[in-house]
Amino acid sequence: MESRAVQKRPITVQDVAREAGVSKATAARVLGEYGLTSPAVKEKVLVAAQELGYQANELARSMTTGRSGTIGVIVGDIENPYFGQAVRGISDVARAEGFDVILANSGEDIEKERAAVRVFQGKRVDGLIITPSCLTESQHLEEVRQSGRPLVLLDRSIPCLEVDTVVTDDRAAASAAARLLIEAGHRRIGYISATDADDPVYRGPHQIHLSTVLDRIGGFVDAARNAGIDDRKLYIRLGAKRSAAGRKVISDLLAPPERPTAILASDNVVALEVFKAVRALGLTIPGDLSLVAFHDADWTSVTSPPITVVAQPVHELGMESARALIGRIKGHAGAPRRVVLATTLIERQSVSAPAPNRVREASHQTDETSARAHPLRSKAAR
Amino acid sequence: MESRAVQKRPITVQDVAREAGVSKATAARVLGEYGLTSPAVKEKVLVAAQELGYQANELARSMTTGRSGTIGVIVGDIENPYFGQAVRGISDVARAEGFDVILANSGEDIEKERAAVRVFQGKRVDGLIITPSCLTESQHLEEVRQSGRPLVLLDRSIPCLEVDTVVTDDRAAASAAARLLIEAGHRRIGYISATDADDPVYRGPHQIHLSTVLDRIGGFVDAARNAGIDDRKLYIRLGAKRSAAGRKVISDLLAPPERPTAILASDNVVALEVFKAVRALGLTIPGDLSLVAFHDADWTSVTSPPITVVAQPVHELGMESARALIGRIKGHAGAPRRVVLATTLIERQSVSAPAPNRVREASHQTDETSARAHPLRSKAAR
DNA sequence: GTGAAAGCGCTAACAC
DNA sequence: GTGTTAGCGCTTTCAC
Repeated sequence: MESRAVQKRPITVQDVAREAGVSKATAARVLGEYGLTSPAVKEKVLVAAQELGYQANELARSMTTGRSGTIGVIVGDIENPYFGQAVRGISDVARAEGFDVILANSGEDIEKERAAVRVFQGKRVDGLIITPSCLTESQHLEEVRQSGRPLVLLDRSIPCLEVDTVVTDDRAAASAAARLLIEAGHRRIGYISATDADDPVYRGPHQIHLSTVLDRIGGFVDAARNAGIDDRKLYIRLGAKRSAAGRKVISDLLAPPERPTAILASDNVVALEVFKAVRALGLTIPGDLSLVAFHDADWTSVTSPPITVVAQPVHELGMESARALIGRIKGHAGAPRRVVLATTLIERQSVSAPAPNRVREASHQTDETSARAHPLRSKAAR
Repeated sequence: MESRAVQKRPITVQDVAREAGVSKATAARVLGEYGLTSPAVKEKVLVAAQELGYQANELARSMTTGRSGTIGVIVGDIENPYFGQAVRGISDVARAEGFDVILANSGEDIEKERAAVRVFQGKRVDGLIITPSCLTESQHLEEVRQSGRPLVLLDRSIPCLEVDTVVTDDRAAASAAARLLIEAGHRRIGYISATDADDPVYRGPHQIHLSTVLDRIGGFVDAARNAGIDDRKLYIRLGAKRSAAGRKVISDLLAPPERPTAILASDNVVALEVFKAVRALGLTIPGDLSLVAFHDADWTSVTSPPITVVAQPVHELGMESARALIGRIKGHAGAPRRVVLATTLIERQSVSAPAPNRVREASHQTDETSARAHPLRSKAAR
């Protein structure tokens, strides 16, 4: 029955001490690299440890020290390369600073996020980096904060939670993207987000539970207003994630003749689905529909046409968050800091002027759109 | 200076016991859900715990039990969605079985892999799932095995390491892909791998340190042999990863007129770079170059042309590995199992017959290629 | 059923 | 410098 290797009892400090002929405390000092020991003794202990194959029990170690040398990271979607890059950024600086990184995936599910936080707290990580999956349900994070364990929010902020936060300037990014579309001549523009919501058509901020989405819609609407486009004429859709329902949101928006002439997609997955929907409908980009997408994934440069994107400094996002966290772990005090990184608009070939005749052809019930095609008032962008 | 919240000392079993008016042991029994307690006492303790906000110290818990309820996963490249999907698969079954998952990234670096193994061993994870980054340097994994801690290899195998292994049938996949190319009429076919190597041109198995690469090259060469193509006429290149050097490997192969007419790419990143190189050289797919790639990433269906791919059941790969691991953790004995999952060839539009005249034009030194265009013997694929 | 006491492997005080 | 002695918070005998 015993087909597995013998489970030799792990070697402990005690074992090494005995082998080296010193006290447990002395062996512990050299093995744990603290306190003072004479070179001769150190040598003896090290040799003994080597021979016995001693491996420290980190559990016991962090139990007594309270530190674990580990930072916990919780991301929304491990399958999304966006987060993969951020994690790389975190790992790079963490490793350089001597910290290990352990990761958990919330799948954008607040319940799983809570569980992950609990696990990491239980493991006594030295600090946490989290992309919170919900703006409002942050009690568990507030508790982390109160426990004194350093915590930094990555990619998304939670206004009522006073902790270090590292985000990109989503509002400005969305504004710039919308402006690009508007300047190309578009008036019927849409924003499609992957974020969960009760209703696929956007009716107000109460539907949204992610700061990034709020900011982007804000920036998008701002730009439209400044161009004199009525808010109610904007095509804002939610819930366009990787699923049948998500695809339906997109095709429902794009199928009717009175569809928008330009789309801003909240991420790559959405952009991809837009691409597929456009093809399925027999339309073309940018002829029938102009497209700008968030996140400069590798492949966006290789489609036909290549996609104009909002490039986010996601690796830096990760690095900055790790830097902030490690700073706190090392004891930096002071008010919570908020770092906002700028994005870049990379223009490729998925944006052109709208086809004017098409608009007319299809406008049996959208005449007023063109009737409203004059700027109203300019409102300063917040 | 004290700007952070007060670090209240965490509530312990002792605290709860006192509050509930019972002994430490009794409180521990209900809090740890073991042993027997009367309903009345249980209730009292639970209430006290609730009021005090008791959170178990998992460190202490797993120190005494030896179990942590956690499985450690080490992947080669967290930025690669391939691994992201596998991790999802692992997480899904782990969660269902009541295990937490913690993740580390080796970056395909054996040194980082060793460090990650050490961290996880130190944290006393109940088991490990690893995509080993090196076929030969497996001492640290052998040590894990000997320690008796369950270990399963994911995606790649290590022949001399007798542990459960879950992989795809890379040999058959590469063979099938090569055959597709050959049947389309190609004789000058190439395999481009991202794997690290001392020399970008493949000279023999000794250069390779990943079982997948070995298997794929094996299957590729087999198919070629069966079609009567001389091994030495194969264009096999290594080290084509995301870097300047990697890109050079590809363009060096594709630039000269005597380039291959068809390529099998080891993954998406390589396929992407091939795409870019082809475009930069003013060539077209599949007109000038046919392309098949490993991994059915979302975006491969949206390029022009859509890419023919070898689809790997990577989510299942993750699930199977987690199932195997958890089985071992629960005590299943028996010889190491090897599960091999089949792949699917998804034909899209990146493969066509080679342009015959082009071959001739460029064939001042490759005439013999066409001279050999008759099948020799058929050799069973392993 | 419940309580008292003995560890788990390590670090941290405190003597010598 | 080195050894002795307490714990860290929990689980686990073993009595009662």
